[in-house]
Amino acid sequence: MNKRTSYCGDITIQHVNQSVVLQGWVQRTRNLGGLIFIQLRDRAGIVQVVADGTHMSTKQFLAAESLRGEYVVEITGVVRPRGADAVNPQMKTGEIEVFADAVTIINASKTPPIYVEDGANEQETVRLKYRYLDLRKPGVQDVLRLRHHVSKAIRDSIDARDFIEVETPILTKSTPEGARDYLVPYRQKPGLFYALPQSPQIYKQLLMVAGIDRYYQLARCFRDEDGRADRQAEFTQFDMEMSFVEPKDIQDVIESIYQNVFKTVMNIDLSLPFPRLTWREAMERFGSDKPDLRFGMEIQNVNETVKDCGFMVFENALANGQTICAICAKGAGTLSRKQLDALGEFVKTYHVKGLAWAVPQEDGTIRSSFAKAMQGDSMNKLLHQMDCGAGDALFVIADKKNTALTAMGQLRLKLGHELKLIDESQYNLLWITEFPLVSWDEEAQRFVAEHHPFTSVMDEDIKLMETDICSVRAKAYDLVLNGVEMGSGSIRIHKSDLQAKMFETIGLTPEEAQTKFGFLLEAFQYGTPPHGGFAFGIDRLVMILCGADSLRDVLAFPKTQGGADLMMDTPATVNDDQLDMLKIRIEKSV
RNA sequence: GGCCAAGUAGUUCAGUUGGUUAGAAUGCCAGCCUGUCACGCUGGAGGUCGAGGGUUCGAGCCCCUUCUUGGUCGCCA
Repeated sequence: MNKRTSYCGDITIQHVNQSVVLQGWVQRTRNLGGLIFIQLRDRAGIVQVVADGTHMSTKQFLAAESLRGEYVVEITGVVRPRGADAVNPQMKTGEIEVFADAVTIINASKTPPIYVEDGANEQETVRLKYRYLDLRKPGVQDVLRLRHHVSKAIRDSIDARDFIEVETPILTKSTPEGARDYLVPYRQKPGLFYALPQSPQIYKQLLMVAGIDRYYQLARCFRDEDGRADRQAEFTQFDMEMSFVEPKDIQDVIESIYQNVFKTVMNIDLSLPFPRLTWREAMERFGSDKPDLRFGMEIQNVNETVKDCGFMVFENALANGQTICAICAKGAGTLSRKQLDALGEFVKTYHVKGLAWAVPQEDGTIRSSFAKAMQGDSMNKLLHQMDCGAGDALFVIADKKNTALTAMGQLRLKLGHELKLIDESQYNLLWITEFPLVSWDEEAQRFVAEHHPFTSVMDEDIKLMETDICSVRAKAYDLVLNGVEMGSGSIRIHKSDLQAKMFETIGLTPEEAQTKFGFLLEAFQYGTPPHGGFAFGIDRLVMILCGADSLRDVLAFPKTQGGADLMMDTPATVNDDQLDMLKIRIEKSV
């Protein structure tokens, strides 16, 4: 039986005169000679232990003197109140201390390479190499605890709606669309491979064929792509699927989950339903399919306003069927020429040719990169349309429609951050609906599914499938929180002929479709119910709820941008024997 | 794969125009200290300046290559 009676951080003034046994880590010691203060830490917090040389045996006191940071110790003692002038109001346990009768070293520690303390400022590489020490920091443990509460709130609300959790395989089949797969060689027949799932998509659809009706899973997913602050190679999704439903049914379930998570974890009441924006409207007003609506600065189309303005950049763009769009940044008129030029460089990273800007002055003149070229009152008409006055800045981009809108959307976000227009205390949730079914992939020279190739088509657009595939809208919807894509879902195709047609549209030959997805096409011939579902990233949700800037902060054992685990030092080489068994030979790089 | 930034004691950083023995804080080690709470005081140890090459009388600093980490574009159905 464990002798421990209490967690350090739980001891209060109520426990005075009680005998306690504590087991924890030494946070810090202050040795005053005959008196030693020991800050003892466990998962609940820190408490001050006092070792008094006149109260203990020499051996016990020598043990106390030898304590160093991160030693594991057991303290037997009595809780007592601190003197009035010795109370530490900074500490949760600052009103009391534990007067030690005995100090036992359970395990020593090397000098730790990082400070086990919130606010310590080590480089992330050091933190990740010694992640097990980093995880001792109270703030880091708080994140793991919050994450646990999020998972539990999700499970509680989905369970209340009679969903059942079904685990699907991690060793599965490589899929031709989408992200790069992680491959796993198959020992019994060298040359064959499993793939790790990018999502349980096909399994959950087959569970609908199987009549499970309501499925969910907290599913680990894998994508072999370069990392980002908000993208890890390995991540966790809440994944669900329902039969005999319309998009609204699925969205209702997701909204109620979010409502429960925000209420139980953050004590925030979300009002339902979340607003909805079509994909087209989101792109045209915010230049993004995941708009951040915590601030305005909406994009406007100015094609009509500048059509005969005399500025050849605009006129040529219009003649080539391109779009001219603008935003007005209120209060950005103080930007210097250098800063404005830097914004021009910024938008160029999004593949537009340049950025036109105009800053109306108090005296009626205009500081601008293009005003001189604008004839007549075209500049004034433009400023008037954009409601851009003295102290504001106008930005205009002319390019291919989606390119221009995307670049402008990125500029809007950047200005929103720099002008501090974003209320960080707000949680803004919305649905983006009516995504395009496919888009043209220039590099691959074929259509690719915008969502995934199992997504069904909006009923009124089915007739366009043969004539105008680019205009076909899917029964697909994304959930967006504060400008971050939380997840996406759709109503799926449930008829084998339409699914085959979809595979054909994205350039799979019937033979390829048969090899890759024959089992699915066959399954759809055995009475498949209409069905649909949704999946959202738990990591991203937790990241936003705890205000973290990176997914690495909300994973117990995160990987680097390149997918490495710095603690385990992996990816790593394997034995020749292992390779021989798999008939894999490594080409020596020249 | 492209672009940008960073890499100097255990840790966080400074290091001027290329110039003598690379510094500070903290941590660590030793000594003193009974009310500290970032305890204090005294002393000490601690460096492959990410790695390799080059320029130079001389390189932490300049040049080239490379590795690692981060940000970003591509990529991420």
